[in-house]
Amino acid sequence: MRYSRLLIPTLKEAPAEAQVASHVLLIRSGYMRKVAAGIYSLLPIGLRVVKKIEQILREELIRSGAQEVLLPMVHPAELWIESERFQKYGPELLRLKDRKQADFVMSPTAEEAMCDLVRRDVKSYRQLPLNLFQIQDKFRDEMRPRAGLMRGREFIMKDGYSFHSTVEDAQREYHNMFDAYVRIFKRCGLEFRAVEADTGAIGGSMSHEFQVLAESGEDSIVSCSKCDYAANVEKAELRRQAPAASAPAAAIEEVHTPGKGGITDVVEFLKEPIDQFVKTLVYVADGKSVIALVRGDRDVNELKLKAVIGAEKLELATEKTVFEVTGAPIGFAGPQGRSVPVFADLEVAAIASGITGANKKDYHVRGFHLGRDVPAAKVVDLRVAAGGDNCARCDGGSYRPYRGIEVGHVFFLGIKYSKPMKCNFLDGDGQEKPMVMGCYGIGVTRIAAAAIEQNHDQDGIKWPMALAPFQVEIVTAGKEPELAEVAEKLEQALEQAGVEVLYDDRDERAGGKFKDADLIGIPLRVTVGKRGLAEGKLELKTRGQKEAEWVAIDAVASELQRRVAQALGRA
RNA sequence: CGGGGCGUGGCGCAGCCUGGUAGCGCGUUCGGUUCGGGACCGAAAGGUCGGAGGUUCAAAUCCUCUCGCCCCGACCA
Repeated sequence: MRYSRLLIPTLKEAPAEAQVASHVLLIRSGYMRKVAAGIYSLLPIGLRVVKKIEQILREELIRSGAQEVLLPMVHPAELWIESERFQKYGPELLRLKDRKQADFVMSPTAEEAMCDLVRRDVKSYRQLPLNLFQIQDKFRDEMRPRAGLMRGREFIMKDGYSFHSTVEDAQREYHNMFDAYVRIFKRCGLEFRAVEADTGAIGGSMSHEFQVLAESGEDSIVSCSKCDYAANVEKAELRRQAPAASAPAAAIEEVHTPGKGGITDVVEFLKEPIDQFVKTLVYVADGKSVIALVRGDRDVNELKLKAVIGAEKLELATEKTVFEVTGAPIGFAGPQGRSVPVFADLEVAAIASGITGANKKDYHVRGFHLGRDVPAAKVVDLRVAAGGDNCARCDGGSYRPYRGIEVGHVFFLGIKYSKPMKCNFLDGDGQEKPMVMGCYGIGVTRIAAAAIEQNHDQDGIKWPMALAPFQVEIVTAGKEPELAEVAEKLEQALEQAGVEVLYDDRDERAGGKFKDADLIGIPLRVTVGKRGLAEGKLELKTRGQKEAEWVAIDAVASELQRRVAQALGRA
C-alpha cells in the first residue's frame, strides 16, 4: 500500500481534548477523528486495526464452536419491556421513536434480541447447546464518555450468548469461552489478568473480567503474589481473620475540630495515624438508614455491605438523612448512641482507642472503642481489598494492586433472561424449561486503546504485530530514482510473501517520514538509502529499539517475512 | 447529575481583566535553496472570535441566556 494514497493525517501537536496516551496517539497518528463526545470516525489505518482485532476474535470463537450472526442495532422497545430493562436500564439506554411514535432503543447489549431469535426457532434440547455471537456497534449514552476509545458512547463490541439445556453444560461452555478469551488476548499481544468480578446489573452467579494491565485503567484489581487468585477490588475477598478485639484503652472524650469534616482534614488537624480513625458512613438500604464503619484509611465495599444487610438497593445517605441520624452535618458522624443498625468492619473492632465523629458540629471523639461504645454493632468484612492485604485463598500470599482496562467479560447468566423472555425448550423428559444461558463480551475498539496504553513511548505507538495496521513500513531516504526502484521491488516481494506492507513514497524529507513512521507505530521498518545501497544493504529497524541492522538486499524480504511470522507466533 | 475549566483560520495558542474592529506558531498553496530524524528564505490563501439577546458611538473583550467540548466526582452490560 502506498502511503501517498492513504489518508493518514498526522499532527505535530497533541490535540487539546485528549489526556490519556491512547487517545492522544489515536488522534495524532491519524487513526481516528472525533465527531461528537464519545463518538469517533475511524480512518483507514484505524479501521485496519479494528479489522485485525475482529479477525482474531472470529477465528478463535469459531474454533471454539461459536457461530457468528448479526442482529439489528435498533431494537423494538417491546423486547426490553419484556425483560423489564426498558424501565430499569436508566438514561444510558438511548431510546428513540419512529415516525409512528413507536418506541425503539439503540442496543447497548443484546440479551433480549438474542433470546428472541433463539426462542422462535429453537424448541428442543436436541438443538442445544448453541453459542451465537456478533460483532457490532453498540451505543451507551454514558454520563461521561472519556479517554477516546476507552469509554466511548458508540463503540464496537463482540457480544456472544450461549444457550443450554443444563446448568452443567452452561458451566462447561463458560470455561470453554474463558479459554478462548485467554487465547484471544494472548494473540492480541496484551498483558492481562482474568479476574473474578461482580456480576453487576446483568446478574448471574459466576463472572470473570479480562483486564489489561495499565496505569491509566479505570478499574482497580488485586492479584495474589503467590497463588493465581485475582479479582476486581469490587469483588475481592479478604481473609476472615478477625483481628483480636482489644480492650478499651481510654475513656471517650470530645475534641474540638472546627471545620474539619473530611477525614484527611481531621487526620492532619489531630496529627494521629489515619488507621486510628473510624470512618462513619450513613447509608440508606431499601429505605432504612444504616451505619457502616471502616478504618480511616479504608473504603466501604458497598457490595459487601449490601450482601450483609440483604438489601436490594443501597446508596449513601443525603446530607439531610445524615443530619436526621446523627444530629450533625456530614463529617462529624459517629456510631455511638445512634438508633440505627451499625455494621463495623473487622479492623474497626481492633482499634483500642479510636477517633470518630461526635455527632455534634465541629467535634470529634477520642478514645472510641467499638465493643464498649457500640455493643450492638455487627462486626463483618466490609471494606474494599487493597494492595498488601493477605490473600483470601492461600496462606502466605498477599495482594498486589493493579490498574486495569476491562476488555472482556464472561458471565454465567442462568435463566435470568430466558425465563422472563420465555426462551424455553422441551427437555428429554417432556417438560418445558427455560434455557440456561451464558454471555460473553469483548470490547473491540477498547482493545485497540488498551494495546496502545500498554505499548507506546514518547515517539508514538508501538503496535503488537498482531494488531498493527501494517506489519512492515518501507521508507526511502532520498529522491534518487534507484531508491524508489529498490523500494518498489521490495514492496512487491513482501506483498507476494503475504506481508502487509506500507511504502512511504511521499515526496517528504527523510526526517519527516521517520517521525510519522514512529508515530504510526508499524513494528518493522526498512530504510532504503544511498549509504546502504552502495554496499547492497538495507537498514532494518524494529519499532522501539535503538539500533538498526544492515541486511543484504536479497535477504530482506525473507528476513522480514520470518520476523513477522515469528512475532505472530507462527514461526 | 454536582464541582471546575475551555470554545478565537485545519491544529496548538495569545489577545479579554483595563471595549476602538484580530495576532503568533504549526499546517496548507506558489517560487527558490535544501534533502537520514519534523530544514531555510520569500510570497500568499484562509477567521460569522460557538450561538442568541443586551449595554455602548463602538463588543473577541462587559452583562444575560443558550449550545458544545474537556477534567474531577457520583454512575456503569
